[in-house]
Order: sequence, then C-alpha cells, then structure tokens
Amino acid sequence: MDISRTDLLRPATLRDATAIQRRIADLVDPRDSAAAPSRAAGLDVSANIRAADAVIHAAAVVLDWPSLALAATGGASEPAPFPYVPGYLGFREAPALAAAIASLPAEVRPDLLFVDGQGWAHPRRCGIACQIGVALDLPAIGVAKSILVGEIAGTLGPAPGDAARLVWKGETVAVALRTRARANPLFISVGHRVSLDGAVAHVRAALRGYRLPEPTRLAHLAANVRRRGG
DNA sequence: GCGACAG
DNA sequence: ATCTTGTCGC
Repeated sequence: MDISRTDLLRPATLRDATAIQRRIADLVDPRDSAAAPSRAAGLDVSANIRAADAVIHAAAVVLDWPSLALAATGGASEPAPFPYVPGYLGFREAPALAAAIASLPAEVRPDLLFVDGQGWAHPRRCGIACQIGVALDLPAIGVAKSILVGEIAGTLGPAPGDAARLVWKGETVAVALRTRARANPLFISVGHRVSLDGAVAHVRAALRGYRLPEPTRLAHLAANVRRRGG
C-alpha cells in the first residue's frame, strides 16, 4: 500500500547515507504493533559474486501467519546501486527488496517482515531491517546470521531455544538465539514496530527444525532460484 | 594507526 | 554474498 518513503533508501553518497540512517533510527518504533500479524514475508537477495555485473535479485516469500502456509512469492531484480559496505547494507539491498514486496498482489501483502540482516544491532541502530520497516511502515524483524557489533553476554547454551543477550556499549541490542543444535546462533533484533521480546517470539514461532525461520529460509531459496533460473 | 566488519 | 561433493559427527 504505502510504498511511500522509499526515498529513504536511495542516498547519493555515503555521507548522505549516514545522515539518513540517523533520521531513520529516530523513527524506529521498538514497540509491538497493535494488531497480530496475518501474513509474514521473508526477504532475501542473491547476487553474483562478480562485482562487474552486480545485480541484486530479491525475493519476498509470503506465508500465512501463524500457519506458515505459502501464500505468495514476489521478486525483483535491479542493478546494485551501492557496493557492499559494512554498516550500509540496506542501501545496497533494500531498494530491490522493496520492489519485490511491491510486486505482490495487494491481497497478500505481508504485515510482518523477516529481514536477512541486523535491525537495531547496528552502529547507528539502523540496520537493514530498520530501513525497510520504516521506509514501508511495516513491522520488521532483523534476522542476522553473524554479528556486526556487540558481544554475547555470558554463555549461550547449546540446546535449541537457548538464548543470550547481545550487548553493545552497555545496551542490549539483540538476542542471540540458538535455533538448532550444533549450529551457530541467529541474532534477532528490532527492525520496526516490534519489541525485542516480540521479535524473538515471532522467530521462535516460525522455526521448523532448520537453523533459519521459515520466511527467511524460503526467501533465501527463492532468491537463488530467481538469480540462477528455475 | 590498527583491527573489525550484517550480506 | 558465492564457489561445491563428500564426509565426519551428533
């Protein structure tokens, strides 16, 4: 619906990008949305490692919530507008992801996003999940596979479901969640319009025996299919 | 200045 | 992110 503030995703320079991130960080709402989600989308991209023909292939896989039944798959492919720079991932991937969501029929638009990357657990509290959430005004969760900033407080248990805080500069910025035995944890953080506890609860509810929650896992597969063909 | 560094 | 079959371990 309101694909309104996508201007927030297209800065001209890295200087502008930093300023935009500070603005977005102020707009992030770390509280749970009033309504329970009815559809969740997993967002991910696939790109050829070669920088020359850098094209971002984005996929948005929509699942009914909480059944996780497949509802729709959307996609978009765009030239990479930005190189990958740690801390600025959103400016590289978010425009294509927003386009992938826009490609979905209105009846199956998601009201909860699982984004591949950090949310709040970012140097300016503005990871890609915050950028997408604010730009599209949708609840968004950051689901990262590794740490950008911070460190795990104490020890993270080995059993699926075990969790520990990720702390940066004295503040809890994410939850390290072991989603599967003997697999590295996921780092869940606030993107927009969800609380940290709510975000973790939603991820737990979307696990089906794999390391990644279903929306993210299926989006990863869909993005690869889109890039390679299938 | 040096090391770290989501995807 | 991506290149890739089998293989070791729980």
